[in-house]
Amino acid sequence: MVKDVHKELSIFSEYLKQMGLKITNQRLLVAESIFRHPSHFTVDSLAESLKDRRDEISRATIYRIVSILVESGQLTEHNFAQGVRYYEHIPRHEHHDHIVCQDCGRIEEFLVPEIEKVQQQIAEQHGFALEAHALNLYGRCAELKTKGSCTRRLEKTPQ
Amino acid sequence: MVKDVHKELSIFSEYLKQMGLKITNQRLLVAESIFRHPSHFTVDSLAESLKDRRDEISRATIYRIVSILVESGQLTEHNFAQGVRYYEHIPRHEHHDHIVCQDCGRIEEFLVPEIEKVQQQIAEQHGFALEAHALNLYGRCAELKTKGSCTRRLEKTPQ
DNA sequence: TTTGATGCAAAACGTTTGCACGGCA
DNA sequence: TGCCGTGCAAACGTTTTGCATCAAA
Repeated sequence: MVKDVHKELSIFSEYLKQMGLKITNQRLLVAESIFRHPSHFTVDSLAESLKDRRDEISRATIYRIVSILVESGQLTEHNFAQGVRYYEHIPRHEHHDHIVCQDCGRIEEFLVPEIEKVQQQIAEQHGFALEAHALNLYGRCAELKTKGSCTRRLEKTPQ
Repeated sequence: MVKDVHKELSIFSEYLKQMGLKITNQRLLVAESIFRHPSHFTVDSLAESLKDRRDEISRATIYRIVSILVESGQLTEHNFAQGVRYYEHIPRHEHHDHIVCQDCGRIEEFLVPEIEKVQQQIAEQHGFALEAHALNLYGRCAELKTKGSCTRRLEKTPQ
C-alpha cells in the first residue's frame, strides 16, 4: 500500500523531470494526497482535505497540478455529471466503469470484459481511432431503496 | 416527418396542460425548433438558430424551456464533456449510444443490444435501480485520419 | 383578473489566467 | 542567478435567479 504510494510518487517525479518541470513541495503534497486517496474526487473535495495543513495550497495551484497528473497519465477525468469534474487515480491502469447513485453520489465500479471488446469493434466500424471510453450507469443505490434514505445524502451529489 | 413534429408538439402541449403550465409562443417555438433539429445541440447553438426571427427568445427562457422538455422526457441530456450541456431529442424513445470525435466534435450513434442487456444485470448486482446510462466512446474520426484535418474542426468541440 | 412566463441584468458556479512575488535548480 | 511555480484576485463561459413587466387562462 504505502509502497504503491511511493512508487506512484516516483513515477510522477520522473515525469516532472523529463518534462523540465520543477519538483516542488506543493506538487509532491497534492500528488501524495491523491495517491493515498482511495477513490473518486473533485478539485473541491481535494482542496478541503488539504486544508488543515499549515501551508494551505491554493485552488489555482491544485487545478494546475491536477492537469499535470492527467497529462502524466496518473489521473483519469470523468464526466459523470455537468458542473464538476471528477478525477480518479487508477494505479496499474486497471480500467473499469462506473455506476453512480443519483441520490447520494455514491460511485461503485465494475468491469465487463465483453463490453470492452465490443467497443473497439464499434470504433472501427465508424472509422474512429478509439482513445477513451466511458460507460456510466445511473440509478438509485441499495441503501436508498431499503432504508428510504441515504447516509451520504447530504454530501455533494453529481447532478 | 412533419407529422412526427406535430405529434411531438402535441405531446408537449399535453404535458404542459397536465402540469398546469401555460402554453406560450416561446415554448411552442423552441419545442418545434428542437423537434425539427435532427441531432445533438447545446443551448447556445439552439439560441443561435432561433436568432433570426423577429421576436428573439432570451437565453434565460430557452434554458427554462429546455429543462421542461427534459422533465417531459422528450429531451435527453448528455455529459459528453465538461462545460457545456448537450441535448438530444429522441422520438419514440429509441435509445442509442455515442461515439465522439475529440478533434472536431462530430457525434455518431450506435447500438449494441448485448450491452444494453448486461447493464441491467450489473445494476442488479450492485443493488441499484437503473434509471439511465451512457456509453460514450471518444476518439479521432475517419475524416481526420485520412485527410489529416477535419472540415468541422473550426466548430465548437466538446472538450 | 389572476397567475405564471418572460426578459433583463446580475449572480452563481467551477475553472482559468495575468501578474507580482517567492522558491527550486 | 534565472526561471518556473505559486498565490491572489480578476476574468471566464455556462447556467441560474430576482425582479419588474407581460400575456395566457
